[in-house]
Amino acid sequence: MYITGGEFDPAKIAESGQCFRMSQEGTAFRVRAMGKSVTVRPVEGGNYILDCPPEDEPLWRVYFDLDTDYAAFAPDPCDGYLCRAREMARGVRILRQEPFETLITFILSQRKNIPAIRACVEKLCAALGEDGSFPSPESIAACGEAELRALGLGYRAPYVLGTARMAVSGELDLEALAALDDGDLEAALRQAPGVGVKVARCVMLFAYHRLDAFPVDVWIDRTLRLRYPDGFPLEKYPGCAGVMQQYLFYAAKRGCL
DNA sequence: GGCCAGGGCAAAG
DNA sequence: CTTTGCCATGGC
Repeated sequence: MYITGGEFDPAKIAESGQCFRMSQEGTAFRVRAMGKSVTVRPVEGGNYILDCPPEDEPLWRVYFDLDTDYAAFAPDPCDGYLCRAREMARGVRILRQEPFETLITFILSQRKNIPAIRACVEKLCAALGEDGSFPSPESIAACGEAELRALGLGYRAPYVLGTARMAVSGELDLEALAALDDGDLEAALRQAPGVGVKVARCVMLFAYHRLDAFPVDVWIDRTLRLRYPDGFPLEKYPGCAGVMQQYLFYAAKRGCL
């Protein structure tokens, strides 16, 4: 499958901090998700080819959100900083990741940097996943807390365990949550242990594709205090505030505060 | 060794 | 409603 570059840049997506299982292999990138794998390799003219079985193409098209026009997500021209951040982050898209993986991953992301999250997720997959894929709710729920602590989860172990058990019991029906509006979805996710406002909004944005969700982590908080002391103008970006958040996050991580 | 990392939680003000 | 201390672990 051929993908036009510009508004699609796998290198930027890989370092955007929304996914943690996208690895660079030479000039190409490999993504594992949905129990499958795909390779994205650059071709002439800044464009890309997705290497996968033809029957999987629709799946990856959805995963990379390729049918959404990101050029339409334009910042207010008067906001010079946001415009610069957007140019810097051009090519980042909001992925449609699996809810369970996203939920667990962002629970264990708390007080970790991105390389540490990657390492932790890989460890979890190697220990509990089938054939290197992300572990099922059942395989995590079957663990003891000590077993998860041994994987380096630290104090997050009981959170991950409790959340997996809620998913298995049906107390937290991640499929059914897709029908809820943003407010109810956030509240439902927060019923899980280790899930506060920030993690809930990351899951809303990166799994349920709620583009209005605006997670505030330490980097965004820094940006807001420095650049938006009166608060970020969410009202200017109905339906895409989360995309702007991702641009701000990318710029901040690149040292552009 | 000190500091920080895509925070959550319970207790206290 | 907002603040505070604590929670494990690893990298720099």
